[in-house]
Formats: sequence, C-alpha cells, structure tokens
Amino acid sequence: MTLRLFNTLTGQVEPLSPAEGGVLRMYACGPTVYDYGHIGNFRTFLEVDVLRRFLRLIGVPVRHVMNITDVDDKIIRNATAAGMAIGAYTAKYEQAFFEDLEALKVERPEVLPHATEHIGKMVELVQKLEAAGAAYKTEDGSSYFRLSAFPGYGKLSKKDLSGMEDGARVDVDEYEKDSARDFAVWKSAKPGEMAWETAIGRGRPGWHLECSAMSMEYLGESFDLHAGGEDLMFPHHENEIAQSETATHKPFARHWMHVRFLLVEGKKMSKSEGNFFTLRDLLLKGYKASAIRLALISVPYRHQLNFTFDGLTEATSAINRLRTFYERLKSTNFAPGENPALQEAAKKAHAEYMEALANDLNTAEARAPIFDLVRAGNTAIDQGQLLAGDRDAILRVLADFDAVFDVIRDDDAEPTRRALAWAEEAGRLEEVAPEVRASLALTDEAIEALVAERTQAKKQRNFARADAIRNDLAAKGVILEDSKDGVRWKRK
RNA sequence: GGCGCGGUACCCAAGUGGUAAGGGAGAGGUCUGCAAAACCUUUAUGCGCCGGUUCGAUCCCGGCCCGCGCCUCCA
Repeated sequence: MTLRLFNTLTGQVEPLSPAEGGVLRMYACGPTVYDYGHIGNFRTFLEVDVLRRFLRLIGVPVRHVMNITDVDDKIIRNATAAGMAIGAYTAKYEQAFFEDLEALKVERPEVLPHATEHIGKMVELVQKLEAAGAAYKTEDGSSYFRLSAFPGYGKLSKKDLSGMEDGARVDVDEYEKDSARDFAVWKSAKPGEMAWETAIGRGRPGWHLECSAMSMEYLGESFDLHAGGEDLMFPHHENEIAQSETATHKPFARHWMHVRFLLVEGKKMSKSEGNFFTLRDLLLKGYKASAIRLALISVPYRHQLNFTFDGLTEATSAINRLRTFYERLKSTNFAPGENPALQEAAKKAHAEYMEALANDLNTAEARAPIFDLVRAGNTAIDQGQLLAGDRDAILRVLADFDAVFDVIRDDDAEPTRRALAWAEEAGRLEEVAPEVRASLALTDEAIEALVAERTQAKKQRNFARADAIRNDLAAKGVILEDSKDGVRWKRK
C-alpha cells in the first residue's frame, strides 16, 4: 500500500515513497522553545505523528528529523525578561515540550537537533551562498540572501513576486538591504546579545538557515518530505528552498506537507480573544490527553479544525465507546471458532480504514469503519454469535487503529497527574477542576475495595448501600458498570 | 488587494455524476433490583442561494451571498 499525500509544491495528491534506500527521509519544523506549547502547535505535531505512524503501518521505515529552535529573538527577549540564562530558559521549555508530546502520545522523531549545536554547519552555508554571489554582507556584518539570485522563488507558496515594488516600506533596521524581500541568513550581534564568534563574524543565524542546515546534515541535500504548519509555507519554507537549492544546485525536499491552522470556538486562537489554550490548561480543566489527541486529529490535516470544548466532550464519549468495547472483548469468554460474517466485517473494516488513511490521511473517514465494526461486534456479543476467532480478528483491526490513533489504550492518568503536580509547583492549583483532584486522590486499590464492598452489599440485596457506594464513586469521577462477567469501573 | 479554503441533519464531520459514512446529542424501546454499558427504532425528499451542462448534480461549470485562513520570526 502507498500513501497518497497532497504535495504543496505541485498542488496535487501524489504517492509518497522513499526516493532511495527504502527509508523515507522527512523533516518537520519543530518548536521554538520560548513558552509552553499550545493546542495549535500540537495539532501540527499530532498530524505529523499520524503521518509517520501510518507510514510505519504500511511498512515504510522513516527517518524523521525535527529541529529544536533554541535561539531566536523571542527567546532572547523572554529569557532576558525572566532574568534567566538563555540555555536554562530554553531547557525548561524544551523539557515541557517533550512532556506534552508524551502526554499526547506523539512519537519521538529519530533525530532532534538543536539549532545552537549546528552553528558551524550554518556558517558554511552562508559562506557557500556568499561565494556564489547569492548572499551579500551589509555594513553591520549581517548577511542577506539575494532573492533575485533564485528564479524559482515563490514556487511553493505560489507567489509571484516579480511584479511587486521594492522598497515601498522598509524597516529602519533593514535599510541596507538591496531589496526589501531579501532575508537574513546571518544577523550580526548587537551589544549584549547572544552571539557566536565565527569565520563570518560575530552573530547568530537567520531564522530559516537552521532548517536548511540541519535537514541537509541528517537527511542529505535532497530528501523526501518536509512538513510544517501552513504559516511556515511563506516565507519560511520558501526561503529554505531558495537558500538550500542555491547552495547545492539540487532539489531540496520533493514533497511538502502543510497542516492547516485550527480555530478555537470559531475564532483564531489568540491571547486577547481569551481562547488561547496550552495542553496543560486543558488537562487541568479535566479533559483527558486522549480526548485532546482524538479531537485534534479527527479532522483531516488539510481542513481547518474548529477546536471546541463540546468537541472534547464528544471525543471523550467516542473514546469511551471504543474502550468499553475493547474491554468487553478482552474480558469475555468466547466459544472457539469463527463466525464468517464477523470475519468478513473485520476484513472489510480494516480495508476501508487503511484505504481512508492512504487517501491523504483522511482520519475522519478512517474512523467510520472502526465504529461500524464496534457496532457489529457488540451486536454479535449480545446475540452470542461472536466466537474466539472473531475476537482475535477484531482485536487485530483495533490494534491497527491504535497504531495510528492511539486512544484505546488508556494512559490518561499519568499526564493528568503530572499536570496537577506542575500546577502545584506553578501556583496554579486554583485552576484545577475539583473532580480532577477528587478522582486522582482515589487510588485504584481504594476503588477496588469499594467495588468489592458494593458487590457484597448487592449479594445481600442491600441496594441502598450498593447505590450509595456507586453514587459516591460517581461524584469522584468513577463510573461502575455491572455485567455478567463482573463489575467494570473506569475513571470518567 | 494577492493566494487559498469552507458553507452537508440539533452539534461535529466524511463523501460520491445515479440518489446522503461515522461520532456526539435528543426521543422511544429491549435488557437490568435500579443504573451504566450494549442493542433496536427514530432525527437531511435534503447537502448556502440562483442559473447552466447532463437521462440524472450535493458532487461539474458560471454568478451571487456568508464564514475563515495565509500574505507580519504565530504550528
């Protein structure tokens, strides 16, 4: 099976496969670690995660590189404001970033290079560009890429800059540039700023340079796929292409994937709108990491996603449905054998699921056959028609579903617990939803004990006591379900 | 202004030139000590509006209305 993925460069859905060596080499723009990540950031990383997981599912090995940008203007500004050393500041937010990715079950890329550890490589690139006459130095020691040196400029974002007037408005800072659109590949350091002493002077790399340098370092001068948020298409990716292809005379990335921005409650997320949320904000409100993950990936990456609290609640219900079914399959004893109708249903669901994802990662479409199979399975169990061989077949389908979606396996307690500990440390405990605290205060053992006590009470037909226990647990976010095979409980 | 995306049931959201997936929510029912879960039935003669092409359009073309994104080192 081959993944057909929209390619921004060509505007077409095209097969994506490794150009050489059997390993798919991909680069995804990573975070600038200057603050806690928000859900918009995570949508992009989550969609790239869906991509790499699906590739693995269809047997395509991936070498995935994601940069950590640990030097830039915002970092310098924020670290200074916080009175922290740059390194300590970025380390803090980098660690937070990885904790958040783990909470959302985003897999780690194979290579995670830091911008500050590749200054030498970037300096080389600048020298190459300068030698080729594609970059020029200004009086203050900065170096700019000359756009006119790259005729293909605009091919990714479909911009035609040829008709644009230069210099209509030029920042004072940039008066030395030959053309207003020329961009910095090297910035000379102002006094007191973070800077490196290098062969091309004292300064720091331009924003776009790190991605060119590090992608080529770990993937080669040409590679298979480059991904990122839609805002990066221009100018960031366009500039990467310009400087990379000018330096190497080779095509940079063959395939480009851009993830659309999300809206929050119908509006662009912004702090001033009051609809700006970090992952931690949502965990403290009591939403589960799995629900956040599912809500963020259920709308295909090329569509605008309207992220809402209703949507999170809905995702929570959908996950409960899947988990309840999964547990039912696992905990029920089935007679040996196979039911041809169910075997067929499992096969069909799997085929449709895979095909939907192969079709430009259509996650919304991919969900449907899985839920169809859940219904068919539940119905068969109710009617005593599901056999052990069917259970195994369905579990295999669910495993492939979770290989990409990863929401059935319940690892939700830990991220919430960690967010709570973080809130305590950060003095934000008052933001924590009461039921979150109540639920986490109850250990599994305590719940089991109460469940056992209730079962005893029921045996003695002491329903008042049994119901009291159930209600008490419910108030603490624990749901009980009686079944023929015993009592199941779960945290809401 | 330039480039682009979208308007499908109460909400979210797929989709196809031949008659509307899935999830959530609601209503009724089965089961249950009661719940929960599960299952069954039910909720778009209809897919923004108006034309056109076609045997036939939600899906193709044109126009219009509405919403949104990018064009600013915001993923």
